[in-house]
Amino acid sequence: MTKTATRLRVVEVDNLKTACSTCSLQELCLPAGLNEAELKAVDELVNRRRPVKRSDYLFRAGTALHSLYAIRSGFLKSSVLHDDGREQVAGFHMMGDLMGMDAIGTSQHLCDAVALEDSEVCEIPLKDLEALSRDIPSLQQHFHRIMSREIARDYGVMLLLGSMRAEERLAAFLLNLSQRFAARGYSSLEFNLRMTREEIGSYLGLKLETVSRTLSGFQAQGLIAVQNKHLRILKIDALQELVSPHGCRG
Amino acid sequence: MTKTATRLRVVEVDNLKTACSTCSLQELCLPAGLNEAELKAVDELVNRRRPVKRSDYLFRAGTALHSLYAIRSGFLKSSVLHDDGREQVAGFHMMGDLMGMDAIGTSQHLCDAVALEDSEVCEIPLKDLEALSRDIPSLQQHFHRIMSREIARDYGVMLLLGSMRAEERLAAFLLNLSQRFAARGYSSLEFNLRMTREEIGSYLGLKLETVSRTLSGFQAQGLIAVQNKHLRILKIDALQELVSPHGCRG
DNA sequence: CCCGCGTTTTGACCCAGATCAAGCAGCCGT
DNA sequence: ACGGCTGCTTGATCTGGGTCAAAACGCGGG
Repeated sequence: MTKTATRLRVVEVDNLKTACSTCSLQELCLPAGLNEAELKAVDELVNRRRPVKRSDYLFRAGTALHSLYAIRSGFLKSSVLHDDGREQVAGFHMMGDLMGMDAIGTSQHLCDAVALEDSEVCEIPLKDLEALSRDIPSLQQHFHRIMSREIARDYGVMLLLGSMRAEERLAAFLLNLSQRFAARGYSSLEFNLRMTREEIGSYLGLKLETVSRTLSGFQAQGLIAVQNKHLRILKIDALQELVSPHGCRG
Repeated sequence: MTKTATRLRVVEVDNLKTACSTCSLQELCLPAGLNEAELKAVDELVNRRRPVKRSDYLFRAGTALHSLYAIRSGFLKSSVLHDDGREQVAGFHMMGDLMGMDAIGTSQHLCDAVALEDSEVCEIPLKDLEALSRDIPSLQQHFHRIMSREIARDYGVMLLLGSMRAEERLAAFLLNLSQRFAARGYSSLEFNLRMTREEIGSYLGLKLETVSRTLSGFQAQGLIAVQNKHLRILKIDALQELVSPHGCRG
């Protein structure tokens, strides 16, 4: 195979921390059932780590695609800029998520990716990923599943933006965050919002005042407790109810 | 491998029409630069054609994913159903488009696909596509590009739904249709809307009355001429202007 | 050819969420 | 500790697009 170049790289002590085989994100970002040699190949694929400081760009719209990025820690947003300056937040991304997939089609990033807190990502050269996934079918499938899940997520966002009211949007948003934190071993009922009200609003197609008011409303109804960025979900089933009233769908 | 089964299939005269190597969609759905043997393999991959009559489902949400579908002719919509019955149209699809990619992640379709006019699709078993794309790197890349383009398209829809006003949405929609018809060799300035006002509205996050009124407005301003489903674009640059005012973005 | 139904248009009115405005709280660097 | 700045909350008002209603259109089927 073509990747003998990377074989030259000496395995340093520091790299042990980097290795996918020892990374805590394994089950999120690696396919299961790889053998020794395959694991090693994947480790070599993802061997460049890169810190991204708060409010720094991971990549910018219009720049050439070099790599995809797997988030190791931290929190980022991706956003599309309209010609006249309006910003639309397209997603919030946390550990285990893969970013940059929108750029494969044109080899050029379509959105900006900005860190909302100090973060660390693993750089994955697209060419190498494609080459390796030819040799490891389960890696190939995994990659396809990840892209597909991004498409599915986008459909969900369209549903939200296209046909939900403000309360429903915000409830859906909070529940989504909750689930994702839970999937990563954090509390699903108590967490910090890493983004501003304005960013939430942009993501949900609402103005920041509406986000603020709606959150206050939820608090008044005893559904949540918010103080600044800190959020506690008090009645998760009531939020669920807001999103899909009384379990319809026969 | 399991694909020897398809080898049994006799090449009938009729199949000549089916072959990708002779299909008019080639440049839309095949990577360039395949050799003889590769072309043959791709032909075998896509050898089941399937007609879908107007208002029939190509697939339904919740059903298992078997294949992806390349549209050969006709016009379809995909839509996500909210629990309470609200429908969100996620996209309109025409010849050369690939459908079903949202389902790879879960092996289960997330949206309904309905034909808006009598259509014909090529069935592409996902497992076979994945197997073949391991052998033909340019096919693999092509597939990745197609999935990525779907993600990029979705980001565009989010921008539209999240931060545009009714007029901008409709203008963007018409321009998008125009471009896509042009890319397929049809007139970019005169075409038929295959979908109802309600479906346009669902896609754009508007009510059908608003769609109707906005179209009438465009007509009154001399930007377009609509009569029922038939549409003629009279001032394409004025529509462009509506979407991105006076070419900003230094 | 005519009937009936689904689609489209148009009008009148209403409301959820945008906009405008003011004041407040947390947090940074000095 | 403090000053300045950014983000948040809350109130008052406005409006784009939703809702309700009704009439006209066009098309497929008998």
